[in-house]
Amino acid sequence: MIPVPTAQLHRRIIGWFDVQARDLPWRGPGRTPWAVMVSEFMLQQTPVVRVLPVYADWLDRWPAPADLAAAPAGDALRHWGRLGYPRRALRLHAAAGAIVEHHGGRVPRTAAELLTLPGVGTYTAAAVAAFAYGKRETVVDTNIRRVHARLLGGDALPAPTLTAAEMRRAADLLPDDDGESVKWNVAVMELGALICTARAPKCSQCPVLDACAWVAAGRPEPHYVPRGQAWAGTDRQVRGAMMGVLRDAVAPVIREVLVAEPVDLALGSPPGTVVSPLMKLHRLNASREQLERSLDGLVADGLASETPAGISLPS
DNA sequence: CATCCGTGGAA
DNA sequence: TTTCCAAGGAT
Repeated sequence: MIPVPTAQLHRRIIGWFDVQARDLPWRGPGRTPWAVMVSEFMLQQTPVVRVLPVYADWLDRWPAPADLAAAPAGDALRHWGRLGYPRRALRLHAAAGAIVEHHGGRVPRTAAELLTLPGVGTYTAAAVAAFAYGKRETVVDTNIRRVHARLLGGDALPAPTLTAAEMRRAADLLPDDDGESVKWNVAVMELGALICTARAPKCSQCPVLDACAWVAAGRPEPHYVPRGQAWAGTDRQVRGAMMGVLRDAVAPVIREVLVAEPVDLALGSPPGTVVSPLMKLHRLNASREQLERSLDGLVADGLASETPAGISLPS
């Protein structure tokens, strides 16, 4: 492997980005800080292609923080659609309220201020400060972590959780110039998203292939086995199914309808039997206990609201 | 610090 | 068909 100075890594990866970057709406010249912030919330753990249509609808509907803040939380959840992790919609709605309340309706400019907003952690705070305001921030997401782990660490994948050493390394790599640092952050992120992918990386198209420590080491296997995210039978699956019912409901849903244990339709149901809509939609095989627990969780998290009339999205 | 929190396309 | 995992955050 040929040792490559950091300045040359900057030039080569930014040069690659200038040619190969995707044309994404939140990168356009007309973007507002709010538009950047909305995109960052939606992109948390969610692929770009699924975000695009919801993003366009949201910005059209709520072009400024005050617009979203003036809407009911339930509308935010409803228009979040099937993006997943609906609590993000709730937090973005709450963040809009805080921006109106404490920041004059404008998205804060500093990472420290951004960090105080609900749903904004170290990554999102740095990303908004950098991409919306051009600030020099250490942006570290899963793509950047993977590129650094391979290019500099010689590992197939980064550690399961973000370490202080990784943050230090990322900070050391950051170009001194503000404008260059922003380009570097987004360029490394894009390289991780398009070339240095988790599975089947496209190394032949990599602008820094000859400088990659992982390739030089013969592409060793990961040190650990990523434990898969369980899904079938989990509360998350049940909560998701319930949210799907509530999003589409035109009136409050009676609790009993949501927590009724599924009935095997193939056996035929006695007259008057309550058939859970969850069973119809998802073939869930959940106990009444799990259904109750999941519904109570949704209410506790503010994703659903219960009145004598039934369960609905919050107002 | 490990776990929980949705969803669906691709391998 | 199952498995993997995608611009994280909160607890």
